[in-house]
Amino acid sequence: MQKDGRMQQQYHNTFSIDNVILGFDSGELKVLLIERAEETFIGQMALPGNLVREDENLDSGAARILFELTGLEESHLEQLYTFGDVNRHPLGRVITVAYYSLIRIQDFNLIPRSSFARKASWVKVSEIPSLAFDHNLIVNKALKRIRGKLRYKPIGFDLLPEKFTLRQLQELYESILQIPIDTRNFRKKIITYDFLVACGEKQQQVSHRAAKLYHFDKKRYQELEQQGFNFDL
Amino acid sequence: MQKDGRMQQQYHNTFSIDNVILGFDSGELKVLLIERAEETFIGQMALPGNLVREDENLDSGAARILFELTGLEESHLEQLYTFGDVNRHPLGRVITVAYYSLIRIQDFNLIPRSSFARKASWVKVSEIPSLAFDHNLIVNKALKRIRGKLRYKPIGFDLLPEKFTLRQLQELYESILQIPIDTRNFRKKIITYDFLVACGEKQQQVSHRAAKLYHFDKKRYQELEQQGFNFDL
DNA sequence: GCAAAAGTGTTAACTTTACACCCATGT
DNA sequence: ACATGGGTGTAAAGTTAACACTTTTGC
Repeated sequence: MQKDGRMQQQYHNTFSIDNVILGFDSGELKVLLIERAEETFIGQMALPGNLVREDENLDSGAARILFELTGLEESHLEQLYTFGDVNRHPLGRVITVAYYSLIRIQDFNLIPRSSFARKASWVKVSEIPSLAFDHNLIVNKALKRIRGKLRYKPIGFDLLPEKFTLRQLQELYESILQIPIDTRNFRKKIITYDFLVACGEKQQQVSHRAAKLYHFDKKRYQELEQQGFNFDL
Repeated sequence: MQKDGRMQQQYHNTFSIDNVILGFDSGELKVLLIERAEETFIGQMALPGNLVREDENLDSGAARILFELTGLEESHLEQLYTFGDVNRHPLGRVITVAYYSLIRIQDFNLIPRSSFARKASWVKVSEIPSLAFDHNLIVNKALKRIRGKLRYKPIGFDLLPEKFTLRQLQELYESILQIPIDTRNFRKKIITYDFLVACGEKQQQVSHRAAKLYHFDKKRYQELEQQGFNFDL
C-alpha cells in the first residue's frame, strides 16, 4: 500500500458508511447500486456510501445516504456489519460500517438529490456484477442476513406496498428464500397469526378474479410479540 | 464537548475495539470486566478494549484483547455491533467496534499479560454495575445476541468444558435463557440430533451416581448443517 | 440404608404437511 | 364460454409437551 502525505492525512483513520438498499419488484429482490464517479474504481458499480460526518451518528449517516438517493425517510434501516480489513481500501485504512435498508420500491421514483444519484440503478440480486472494494462481500452479508431474518421477523412487509395480496406476500417469500410454499398452508398460517387486516378493498385492473388487499398491523404485531409470540414462517 | 488541539489530534476519527468476554461458571453466565486505570472514568468498571492498530484487522484486534487478558487463542469470537454516537466518548469522536467471545472459563487462570489484566474480574451478568462510556449498552446487546443465537446455533458448547454432562448442558440453557426445561425431553432431543458423542468416561469425585461425559462433534454438526439440518432447542 | 443425582418411555395435544376443486372476473 | 388466478378443508404424519419411577454411587 502506497501512502503519500496527502493520502495519509485524508485516509488515515477514516470511517465510511455503505448502505445496501434493497427493494422487491417484479417478483425479484433488487439492490440499488451506483456507478462510481470518483477516482478509485471509477466507472465500476458500487454500494452508495459516504464518509461519516463529524457531527452525525452512524444511523443518521446511513439514513442520509438513503435519503439523498431516494428521498425516502423512515424506512427500515439496520446496521449490518463493520468491514475493516487493513487492505480493503487501496488508498489507506478505511473502516466502513455497513447498513441495509428495506424499501417499498413502488413508493417513489429515483430522483437525483445528490451528484451520484444520476447513476443509480436497481440490479437483481441474482445478477450482481463485480463491485468496487469489498462491496460484493457486503452485499452477500446483507442477503444472508435478510434471508435469515425473514423467517423469524416480519420484515417482508417493509418490501411490499402498504396494501398487498396474500399471493404477493407468498411470492416474496418464495423468491427471496428460494423455496416453494403451499398456498393453502401459507394462508392458513399467516391469517391465524392475526396481524394482517383486510382493507376491504380489492385489486384493480386485473383480468381475473381480483384478490383482497391486506395490510400489516404493526401495532398488533408488537402486542403479540410482547405476549411472547414468535413470528415463524 | 471540549476539544483542545491535543485531544483533537488524539481522538478525532479514532476507532477502538471492545470485547464482551463471556464465560459460564457455577451455573451462571459471567462477563470479564476491567477496572479502568486511565483518565476517563478512572476506577470504574469497563469492557476490555483498545484502539485499533494501523496494521491490524478488526478481528485480529479483538483476538489480541482476548489474548492479552486470558492467554486464550482460537476462541469463539464474533463481531457484535458498532457503536458510534457522536457523544459516546467524552473526549471526542471514538467509534467502537464491539465483539463478543465465548470461552471455557475453566480452561485457564487469569494471568496478567498486559497492564490492565491485574484488575480484571468475572462479574455475573445479573449483577453488572454501572460501566464506563456506553458499555452497559454494549453488554446488553451482547446478551441479547447470544440469548437469541443459543436457540438456533450450537454455541453453548463453546462455554462448557470439552467434556460435559447432559445436565450441565441443560443447566446452561436454563440459566442463560431463564426458562425451565424438561430433562427427559431435552435429552431425547439433543441425543437424536446425533452430534454429541459419549466419551466413554464418567464424572469423577461426585458423591452420587456419576454421569456420562459427552463431547460436541463439530465436524458431524457441520455435515448435518450442510444437509439442511437446523439446530433448534 | 439413605441421600443425591442419573437415567429412562408412553401418551395426549398440537403442528405441519400433503393434496384438488369450485369461484369470481375480464375478455 | 373460457382463461386466469382467487380462495378454501380435511386427514395423516410428525413433533412437542407432560409426567414418575428405578438405578447407581458415595457416605
